[in-house]
Amino acid sequence: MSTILDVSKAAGVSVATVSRVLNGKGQVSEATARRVLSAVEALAYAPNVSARNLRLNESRIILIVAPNITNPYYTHIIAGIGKAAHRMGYSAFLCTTEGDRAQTEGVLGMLPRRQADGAILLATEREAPWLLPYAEKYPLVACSEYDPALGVPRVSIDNYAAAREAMAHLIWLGHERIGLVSSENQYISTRLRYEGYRDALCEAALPLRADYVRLGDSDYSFKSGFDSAAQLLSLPDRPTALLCISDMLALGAIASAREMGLRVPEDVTVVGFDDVEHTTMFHPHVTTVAQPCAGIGERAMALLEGAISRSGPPRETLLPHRLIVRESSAPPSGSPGQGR
Amino acid sequence: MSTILDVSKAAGVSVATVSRVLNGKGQVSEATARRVLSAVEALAYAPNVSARNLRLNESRIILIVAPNITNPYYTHIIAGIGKAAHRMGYSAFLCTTEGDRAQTEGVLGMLPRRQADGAILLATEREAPWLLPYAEKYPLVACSEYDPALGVPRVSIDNYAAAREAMAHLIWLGHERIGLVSSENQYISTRLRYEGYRDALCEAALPLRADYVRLGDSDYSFKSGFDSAAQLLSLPDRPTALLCISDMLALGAIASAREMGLRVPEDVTVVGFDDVEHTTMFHPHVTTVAQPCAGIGERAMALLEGAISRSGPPRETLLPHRLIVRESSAPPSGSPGQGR
DNA sequence: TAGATTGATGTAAACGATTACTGCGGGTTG
DNA sequence: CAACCCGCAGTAATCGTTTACATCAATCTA
Repeated sequence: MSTILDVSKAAGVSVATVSRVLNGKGQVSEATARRVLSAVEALAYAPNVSARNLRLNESRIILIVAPNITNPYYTHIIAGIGKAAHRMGYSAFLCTTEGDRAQTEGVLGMLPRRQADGAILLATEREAPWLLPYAEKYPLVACSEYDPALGVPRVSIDNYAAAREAMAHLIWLGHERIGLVSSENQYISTRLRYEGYRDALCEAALPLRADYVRLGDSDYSFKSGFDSAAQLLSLPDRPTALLCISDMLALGAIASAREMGLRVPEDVTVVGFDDVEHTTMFHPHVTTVAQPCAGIGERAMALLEGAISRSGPPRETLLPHRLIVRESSAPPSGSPGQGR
Repeated sequence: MSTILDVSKAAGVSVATVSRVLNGKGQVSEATARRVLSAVEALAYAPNVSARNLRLNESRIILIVAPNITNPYYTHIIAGIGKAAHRMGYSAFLCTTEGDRAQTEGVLGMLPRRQADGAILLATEREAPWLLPYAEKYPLVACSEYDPALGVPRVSIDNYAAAREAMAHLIWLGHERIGLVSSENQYISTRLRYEGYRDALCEAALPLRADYVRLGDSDYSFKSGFDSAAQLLSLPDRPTALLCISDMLALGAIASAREMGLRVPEDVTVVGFDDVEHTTMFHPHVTTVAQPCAGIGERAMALLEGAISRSGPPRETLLPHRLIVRESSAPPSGSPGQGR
């Protein structure tokens, strides 16, 4: 393994000159630069990153802290972050935590050890005061979910508006008994979507019924959606539409309805959130609120870069969502229907 | 940010002693150790990893080089690697390459720069001579796919035997016209599964028909399975069964059959590979060859650890697969049927 | 009691890069 | 012609660890 000293000897110059050539800083004559470059080539020299990092006190690595990578929603955001990071000369270190605090802290330990310059948190809970010490000392960005009290830059869609929009669609179709397939997790999006659901009902003068709201497992699993829908659809006056706060839940809900002999959308309308690929794999294709995942990821990285180098004031960014009407939503049966 | 020197001063000892306490090497009296530890606590000291890496000439980081993280097959292997890596005191750096050679080389560049100690390659092509220089210089392990000429440790299932087993199932059910939904990629598993398909047909005295074999896109996309199946199922004497070399392809094939008005398994049997979650999300649940993904990942990490520290001879490991018969396979219609 | 052993600790030299200084020729300027 | 500037390149300090070696006191051995 050759070092910068080997290169300098081979090129007949000092290490300073080699460094200058390689980093394009300072003045170096063209002839010298050529000699250095060919020595680098000949020795297959690659700079030792540890040494550089030690000297510069940076790592050019950013952390992506995600609960898992099985939900395609996360993977798309991660892809967006990775792309932007690469463009900015950073490497992205992906860590999965299973939503576990200890694991998250383990990962964030890379920050004080100067193993990473900053972190993007993909799913922090609505109240996570234990993150405060990190938020105060290191560049952090919250992606999709956040704790408002943390005061870190964040990027997400307008979850309240998105939920209201999805509800507007259902109400416009003529649905009056609308169930909410949610989760017992502590994400702020869950809360905001609930509020959107509640306020939309209220504004349409429809009752908010506690038995129409189900909180499944804390992750957005297919099974959770399946079970919640099973419960809701076996109510005596079952909902004619289900608003699911994630596509995975919606898919589970559809499977569940099927299992109960109900047709989607003829007997039950199902609407999801996120627009992951699976929504169009099987019929009925799922009506859903699309999130610009890649864009969210890229923006998060941009915010982090800002926090690392300029450390301006934390900024909140809202990206646009979009309701995509597909096959799983229709007017309730027996209604005149307002078409689709 | 405090350093080991700060700690040593606070504890009234030398840096050597602090280091010894922290690494548990050498002799240190209990009393001194306590003083050091409380100083560490008080200063919230965390060792600078760059400095340590520079000194020790290692990074305790391993690379996971995967084409993408959207296929759950990969994510499960990755999870297995991550788990084992953590247990061994390594961090796993996940990189996606989209199967692109330039991107892969970009990632592997972390090896000469001493940014990583070794790499696990998740999907190398059957012939990848350009990897040889890396294989010669750095600890590499091939996972699932490999180039036999590279001479690196590898772990996978016995793809040939697995394909034959799936075929045996189909033939036993009574199928005589069996199509292969494959991919034009250059993975060795694709080749081996094809050979298993071919030899099984041959042994059962069934013809090997070129028009029954379709190579879709180089990735295992849903769409690719959809299109391939559409082609196969519109042949005049269409296959009664489709062997798909990935579950995603199988799901696409099932969707495609449905679209054509064919019932699965009554009109067409479909068998997949991998056993990803999606196989049981919708009916018919997919008959598939399960791979021990997490186990493959863990074993890969174990092999890599061996290559990094002991550098013994490269070893090949085969892990057991298992055929899981579900709803998507049945005897061909019009056959007496041998049950399931 | 001299010499050897052992335990506990300190000193200082690496590891490989970056970069603030410094030095040196040669051209410009008043 | 002296003073200055500028382009180019070298010297050496520095980043924070680890660890071989040195030191020294206390204990043991013959």
